[in-house]
Amino acid sequence: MKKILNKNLSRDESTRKRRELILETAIECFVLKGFHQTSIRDIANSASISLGGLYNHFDSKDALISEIAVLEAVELEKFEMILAKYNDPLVAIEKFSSEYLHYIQQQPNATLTVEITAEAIRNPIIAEGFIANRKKMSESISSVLSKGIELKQFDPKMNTKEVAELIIDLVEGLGLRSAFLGKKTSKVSRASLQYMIRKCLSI
Amino acid sequence: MKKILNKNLSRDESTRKRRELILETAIECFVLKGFHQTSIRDIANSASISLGGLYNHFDSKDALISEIAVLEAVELEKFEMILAKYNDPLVAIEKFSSEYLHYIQQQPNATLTVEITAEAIRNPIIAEGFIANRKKMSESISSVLSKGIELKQFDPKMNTKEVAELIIDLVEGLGLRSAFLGKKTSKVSRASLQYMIRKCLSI
DNA sequence: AGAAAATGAATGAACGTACGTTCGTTGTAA
DNA sequence: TTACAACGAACGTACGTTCATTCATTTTCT
Repeated sequence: MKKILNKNLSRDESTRKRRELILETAIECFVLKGFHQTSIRDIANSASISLGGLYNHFDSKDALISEIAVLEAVELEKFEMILAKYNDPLVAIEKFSSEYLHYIQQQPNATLTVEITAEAIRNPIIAEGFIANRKKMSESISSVLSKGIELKQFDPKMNTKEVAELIIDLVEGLGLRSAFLGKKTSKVSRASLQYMIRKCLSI
Repeated sequence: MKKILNKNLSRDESTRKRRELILETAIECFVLKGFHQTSIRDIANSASISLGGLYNHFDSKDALISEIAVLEAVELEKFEMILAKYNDPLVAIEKFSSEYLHYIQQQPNATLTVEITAEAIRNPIIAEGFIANRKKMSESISSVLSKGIELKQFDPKMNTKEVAELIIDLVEGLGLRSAFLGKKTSKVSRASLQYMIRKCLSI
């Protein structure tokens, strides 16, 4: 017989909520100031929790950073779904690239991506998740490209693995660039991206 | 234990040399540990100069970082030269991309690029140089593309400005990626890059 | 059921360290 | 004599983390 006679939430639930709040707040701080310019005190204050209290939820600052990096990597999994959702290879590639572009061009996502990339250079744990996810994404694209070749829609001379990576580079490059300049991508930019992708895939 | 300075050098010269040594050492430290994880003491020790002595050459840590960012931006100017050196537009683009790739795939350059990018998000002075240089580079490429179109070698339907940016994205993406994985770019990767560029330019 | 015990989240003072920067001094080239 | 690079101790601050303590909730025992 479980009594939930507290203010709506059980202890477990409220702890989980608290933890999540800290994570979200930490992301905000990190986007605003960067990993190493953000102090634990910054996060604790922003999340309205005490300094010591934060350590009940996370072992260390590094643990917090790592968890956020993993969280961000998980975010990217949804773009693989998109690739599988469309039967036509060209449509799949174009949907993927426009969706991924939309994601990465948003300033918080772009900032966090750069921040995590810089961190991954020195932190193997972060690098691991980073590389693994990138690999999954490029493999998904690669298999769509192979399918397109089989269907005689794409140029059979391409190396699907390499071209898959290069397509990701294109989208990320455009997205990060426009986030960096503080603008959304223009219609012209998006059209040029699609032009370039379509052109290099075509027979 | 006093440092014996080179007696063949005038004071001005030896001061200039000293300053340069600090800059080079600082770059090494920053590549190794990152801007914000590197302390002034790290740099001073590595450069074998005292803490106070370093401040005779640089006003602050930020000034040091800024100067290095500018130095790195200047490095990129040589790639514009390459574009002007070749009459054939396609050759120019391909030479540029292979040279720039060779540069950016080297681990120190790649690391510093990412580090500076992350810094530029919050430091307007760094962002300024970063953006200005990128603009110059893409304008150089763009004009080569225009020339190629005039000569009926390239597809006139492309937006030269946008495609120029995307070409840089491709090269940087591949270069950073392989530096990040700790390998040099493979022949296959480089071939795919050239394949992709040539294909999307062709009529 | 209620009393007692255990659990663990919240707190902020405290600790030790490391940081960027300043400063008075010293030695040497101009 | 002057000017200035080199020096390292010293300063004030800020950091990540620990700790004893408090208190509300949950579990165990009667």
